[in-house]
Amino acid sequence: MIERTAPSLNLRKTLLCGQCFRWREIAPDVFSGTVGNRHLTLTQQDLPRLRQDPFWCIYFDLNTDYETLRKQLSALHPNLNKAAQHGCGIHILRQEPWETLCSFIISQNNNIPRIQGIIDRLCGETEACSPAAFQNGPAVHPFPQPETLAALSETDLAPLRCGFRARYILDAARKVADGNVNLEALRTAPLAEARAVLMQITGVGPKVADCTLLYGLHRMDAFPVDVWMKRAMGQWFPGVDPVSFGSAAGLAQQYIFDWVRSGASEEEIPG
DNA sequence: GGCCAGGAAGATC
DNA sequence: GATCTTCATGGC
Repeated sequence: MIERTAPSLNLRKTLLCGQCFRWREIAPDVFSGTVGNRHLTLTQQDLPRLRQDPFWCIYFDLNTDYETLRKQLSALHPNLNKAAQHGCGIHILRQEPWETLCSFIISQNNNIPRIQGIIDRLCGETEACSPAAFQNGPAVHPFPQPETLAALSETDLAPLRCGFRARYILDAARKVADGNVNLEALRTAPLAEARAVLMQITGVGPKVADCTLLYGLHRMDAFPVDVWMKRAMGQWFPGVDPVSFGSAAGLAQQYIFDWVRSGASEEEIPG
C-alpha cells in the first residue's frame, strides 16, 4: 500500500485564486484566514493532519475526488486539458452562503486587494481590539450576520468605502434576514430557479448569482456565462457546449478563469 | 447600448 | 510624480 503523500489540494492556488477573500499569505507558504468563528494558520504540510478535523475537512472539500473530475474535464477539449493542468490543485471551498453572496456583491467591478479591504472593514478587522480580546490570542472577527447588517443604513456602511455597493449589501441582508431569500433552500433547487431567486436581490446579476451558487452553495453545476466567458469559450473551446461539462461545470470555469488570469497567452487561442 | 456608480493598483508617460 | 486604464458588474 502506497501512502498518499501529495494531497490533491494546493493551498496557494485554492486560497488565492479569487474564490475567497479572507485568506492571506502572511509569510512564504504560510496562510492565515478566518472561517465562521474559527481562525486558522497553516502550511501545505498541515493538510494531511487537517483530514482528521471534520470542520476543515468539509471546508477544504478534502473528500471530493478532484483528480477524477480533472481527468473527466481534461478529456473534453485540448484547451480545457491545458486549463485543468494549470488549475491542478484547486479545490472549490465550501464557504458559507451568506458570506459568499455578500463578498461577490462587493466584488463587482472591483479588484481583489480592494475587495479584501472592504471585507476586512466589514468584519471589523481594522477596529482597535480591546485588551481582553487578546487574552486568548488574537480576536476572531466573524463575518457579520445578515440580521446585523439588515438593521443598518447606507450611512452606517460609509466607513467601508464600498461605494455604490452599499445599497446592494443592505438589500441582500434584508432579503436574507426576513426570509424572502432562503439561501439553504438553493442547495437543492433547480439551477434556473436558484438563479432567479438570487437575482431578486438588487445588485445581483447572473455572474454574482452563479458565483454565489458555486462558491457558497457548492453548486458545481453553476457556470457563470457572462459575455467575457462566452467569448473565451467560443474562441478557445469551439464547438464545446458548457452543458457537456455537466456537474463539474463550475470547476471547469474556475480552471479556465485561473488559466486566463495567469496570462494564458493569446497565441494559444486557436484560429 | 451607453453611461455611471468608489477607489485602488498597475501601466504609461 | 501625474495621468490614464482596468476591474469575473449591474441598473437605469
